Amino acid sequence: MAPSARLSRERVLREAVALADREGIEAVTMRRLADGLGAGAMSLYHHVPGKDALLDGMVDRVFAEIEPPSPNGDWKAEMRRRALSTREALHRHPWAVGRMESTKTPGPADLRLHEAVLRCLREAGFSVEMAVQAYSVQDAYIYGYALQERGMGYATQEQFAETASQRVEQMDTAIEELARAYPYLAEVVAGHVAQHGHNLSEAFEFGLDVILDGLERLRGDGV
Amino acid sequence: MAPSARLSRERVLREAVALADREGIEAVTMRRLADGLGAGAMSLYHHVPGKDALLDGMVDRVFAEIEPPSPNGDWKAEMRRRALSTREALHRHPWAVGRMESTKTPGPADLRLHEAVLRCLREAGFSVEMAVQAYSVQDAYIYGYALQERGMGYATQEQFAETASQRVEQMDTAIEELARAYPYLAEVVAGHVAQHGHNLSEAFEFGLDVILDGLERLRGDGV
DNA sequence: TTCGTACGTTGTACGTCGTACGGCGTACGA
DNA sequence: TCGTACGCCGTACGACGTACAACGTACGAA
Repeated sequence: MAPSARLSRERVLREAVALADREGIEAVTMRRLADGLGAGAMSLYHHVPGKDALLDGMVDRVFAEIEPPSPNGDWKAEMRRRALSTREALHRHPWAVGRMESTKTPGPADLRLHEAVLRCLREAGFSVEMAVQAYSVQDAYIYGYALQERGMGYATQEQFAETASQRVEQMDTAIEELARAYPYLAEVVAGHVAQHGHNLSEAFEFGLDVILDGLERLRGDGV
Repeated sequence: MAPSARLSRERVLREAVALADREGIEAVTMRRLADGLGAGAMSLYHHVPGKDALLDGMVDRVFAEIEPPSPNGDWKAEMRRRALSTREALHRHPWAVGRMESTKTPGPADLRLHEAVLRCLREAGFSVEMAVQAYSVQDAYIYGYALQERGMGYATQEQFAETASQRVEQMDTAIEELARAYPYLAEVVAGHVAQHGHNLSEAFEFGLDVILDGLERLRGDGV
């Protein structure tokens, strides 16, 4: 609407990311985005080839926010930092979660990060094959965890409990029969989650360390 | 088009899944789906509340294809089977990947599976907290891995290599300077992947075992 | 100063989407 | 036989991505 200066790819992408953060990815519409830039919808096409390329550009800006690991220093600590940094970036930009691992048209920031991670692992003594595996395991976990977090809407799993009860209820099962039909689910829902709310950062680091420790044991092995 | 019998929720969902498998999730349109059923678009609304509910129903059909773990038998073997079964289901229905871990409105098959997994873990000696953690770690990995696989388009990473080169090229960097700018990436791309093509099933099981073994060590511990 | 050219911008328009609404036929209990 | 309820669908509306052609304006050459 208001801030009409000269358009540019930079400005378009920045505004698009901000809009997606504010109102979700489905709010990022060519018309809507152009409005926010004080421009007409078609003007965007002179700075971005189309909607798909716009999304790609947005994703690469998220990649650029991720702290790459340094080749000097303990590989495990570096990988840990990279993982936490990635989670934080995905936390700031949840709309990016399903889009970052699509290897088609990787942006420059994506490439730089890949390079840094591979270098860190190789210099720590992993073979090429093992480095690829180690990278894949970590990323699968990180992005998968982010997927779960996004699905939970950043609340604890209390909402899940609520919805689950409702769901079970409308399956013409009484609410206290939840415990009869799904006793273990009920145990988790009632006992664990509702109380101390399942700290998400801790849970993430727990799984991360399981993986990192597992990889440590395999470093330098045959495989 | 052709097969016009009586419509039903069952038939609608089955056709929707088949259509998504055949031509991708973006082909699943109310009109397109109705055509395939030999019906008009608006007829679907008498068997499904709307597009969102349709997607939810499709996802729960995928959940129903996953083999739940049995409470009898080695927990690790059961979890392993469950994980492989999940990967296979996601492989058959790649469009489901980003949608299955959304805890909003879980379907009956989703609930049954959750129950079975939690039961298996609890009876193997995991505390409630540890069972939740263990579940979370596994699912994050499984879904994250599926995400990566989907992004690769089920080819090997050769395509990535190709696209990466192109990308680097159009960043006004000569093609053989790829190795200069991203030596470790080039090492992977040229050396490892192109040759024996990075067997995806093996890679999945590798990471899975890293996690499962890590969890084994933690079973029954304090935490 | 004038003018040709190139480029950023935009209004309009087309085809597609999800779906609200109201009318249509038909099967079935009274 | 007929009223009613329900499965079905044609039409229409607003929003989407974007092709296209017209418009303004900045700027180097004359």
